[in-house]
Amino acid sequence: MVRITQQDIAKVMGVSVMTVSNAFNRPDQLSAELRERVLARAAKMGYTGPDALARQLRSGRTNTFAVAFEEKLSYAFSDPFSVAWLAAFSEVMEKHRASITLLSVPAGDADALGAIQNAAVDGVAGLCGNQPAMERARQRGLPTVYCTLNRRDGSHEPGDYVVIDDHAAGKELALHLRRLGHRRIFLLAEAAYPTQAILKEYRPAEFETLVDTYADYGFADYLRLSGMVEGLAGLDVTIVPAGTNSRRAGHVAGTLVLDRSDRPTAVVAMSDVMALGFMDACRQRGLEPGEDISIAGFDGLPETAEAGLTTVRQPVRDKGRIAAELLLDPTRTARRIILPHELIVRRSTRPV
Amino acid sequence: MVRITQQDIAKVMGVSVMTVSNAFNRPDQLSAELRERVLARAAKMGYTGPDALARQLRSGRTNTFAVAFEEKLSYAFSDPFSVAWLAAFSEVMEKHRASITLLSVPAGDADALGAIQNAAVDGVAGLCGNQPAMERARQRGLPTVYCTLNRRDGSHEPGDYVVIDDHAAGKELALHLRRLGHRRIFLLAEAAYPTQAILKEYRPAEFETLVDTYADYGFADYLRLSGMVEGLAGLDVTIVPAGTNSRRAGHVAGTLVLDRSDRPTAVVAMSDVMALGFMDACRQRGLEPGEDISIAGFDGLPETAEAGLTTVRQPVRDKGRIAAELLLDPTRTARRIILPHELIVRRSTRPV
DNA sequence: TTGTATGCGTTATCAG
DNA sequence: CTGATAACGCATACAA
Repeated sequence: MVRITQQDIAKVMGVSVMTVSNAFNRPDQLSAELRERVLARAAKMGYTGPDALARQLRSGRTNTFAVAFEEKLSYAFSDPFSVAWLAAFSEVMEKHRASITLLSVPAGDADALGAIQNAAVDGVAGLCGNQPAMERARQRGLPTVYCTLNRRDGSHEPGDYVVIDDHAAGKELALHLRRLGHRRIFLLAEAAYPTQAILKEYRPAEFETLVDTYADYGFADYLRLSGMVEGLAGLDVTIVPAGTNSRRAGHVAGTLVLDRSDRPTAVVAMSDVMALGFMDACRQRGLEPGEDISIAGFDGLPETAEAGLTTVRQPVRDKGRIAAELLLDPTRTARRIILPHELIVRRSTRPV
Repeated sequence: MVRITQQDIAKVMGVSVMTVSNAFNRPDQLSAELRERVLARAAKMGYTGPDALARQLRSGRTNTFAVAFEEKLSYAFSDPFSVAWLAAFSEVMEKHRASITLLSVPAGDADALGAIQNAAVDGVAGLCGNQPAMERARQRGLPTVYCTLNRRDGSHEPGDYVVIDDHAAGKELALHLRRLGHRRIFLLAEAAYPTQAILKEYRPAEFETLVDTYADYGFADYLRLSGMVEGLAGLDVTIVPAGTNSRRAGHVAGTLVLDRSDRPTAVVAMSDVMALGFMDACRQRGLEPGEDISIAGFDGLPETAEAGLTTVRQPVRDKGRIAAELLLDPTRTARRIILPHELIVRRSTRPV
């Protein structure tokens, strides 16, 4: 298949390349009659329109925005939080006739930086907190929007963001459990990095040290965790990286936590899906969440309502929508946005 | 922010642009020592790597593949069939380090053709059957893969495809109902086009005429429908475009179908989600699917099992996987693939 | 209203 | 191993 260009059409018609280009892009720059003739001739020659790649290089814009995930791409379609965020994000993009490309950017994967470098996009929204990847995008000069922050010092990543106050939210949840009288508590963390030890138990003090190991990428859900640790200060707290963020990971964590003699009275997962998986594990053992052990999650997914799971609701769809708006409108003023969250107490957490 | 180019680096270092380019792309083309120096200098100057757009224009490849949807993009994340397909598709793409961009290509939308024309991709997989859009991609010289065919004459669209034999599948389902003794049957079709009348009732004869109206785009699920009509020949058949493919559309169709005096004894939806929505409507009226009215769906989603819904299973994940493989390997031989399907009879369909 | 010259940033080719 | 030259296909700025 041979490639037809505007040059070819121009040559055949005896007009300049510019006239052909204008026929496609700026109807007002040439007579309607000539335009018609050019278009007709182009069609006859099998020319469907300006080449996307050339046009992009020339104009410097792609009209496409990337969404960066830390996990496998298939995760993007299966995790309820991710799906809700994407739906809101894509609605805005669609309204602006922009398209979206999905980028998998595993933490600790050098090739992932290549993917960011080679992405032909006008901006990147980070559904993950992969620092080096987002930073690379920024260095390329692309607008970036974080949807989660996870730096231990609370220092702001460069670039825009739309988040909730995860530290405060974590602390609220912690205080709720403290008030209920819980004194021995497990926290299920996400383990997002290949090198991360899974189902190993850490004390808050050791944990702070561990976090340093992942300082480059940011430790997933660090702010939530640190908020909880702060709220639970003085109590018997254990932190367990449970695996990737999934129902299955929560279920597996159940085997570690539930079958021991010194079982905690309360467990908090850093996400609802993990918490739901943990509840599955409970029921499998004939334990009733709320009755025999208290459980809380994080995110506020719709399915937590019927499960009776205590959780912190965050405005997922707003996050997605605003992230898109920030990328599309570089002039918008407020570019570091903290959305409200809400502690929702349900029957899965009860007094000891 | 000023843009650093390979030229700048070359000039500063007193080497040629080619040497800089080679330092990034072809380590074997220059001494390790020089390469190191170039890379170091580039980094110091804030150059992160070759510009994606320029590289794409030059090489003619983007390493990105498009998935075209007929519905709103948010649909892609909410419809179970679409999600399963995407998960399989993206797994393959990810393995090849390719990324995917999502394209919304509503039928009858002229701008949609612009979206296809401007997409910087190496190929297009059509999760929809939007003819003009896919045809445009093909004219651009892009590899295309259909995942559904919907031409009335059964003529093959140009381009590759990976499908099931929808006509045969529809007919099998029809014969199943016929054997059960059903004589008055409603078929719930998807209405994918904005201009399409919804909840209007058609007889098979009129329907064939209606289909012509949408001949350009192809009528959604036409083959399934025609297979059913064929299998139900001579019986009292009514076809109802019920709206976009969703649970809600099925539910709404329930109001039309269930509250009438001459209620059909069986209803078939062109997708499981519509069938499930229709079942919701039944229960709302105290009608028991299978007991008071027979219902069947199409696709074989996992959730049909617990719902006890009779359906035709199609290998969703295989479709997604193979579509990706076809796009990635243009030399692959068998490019028109028909996968097996399977009629699954459950308790939602019973003898009259 | 139409045309000309030029460059977007990179990489293939081929010569040194 | 290194470098000069020429595209890739289009659109901006400006001239006619």
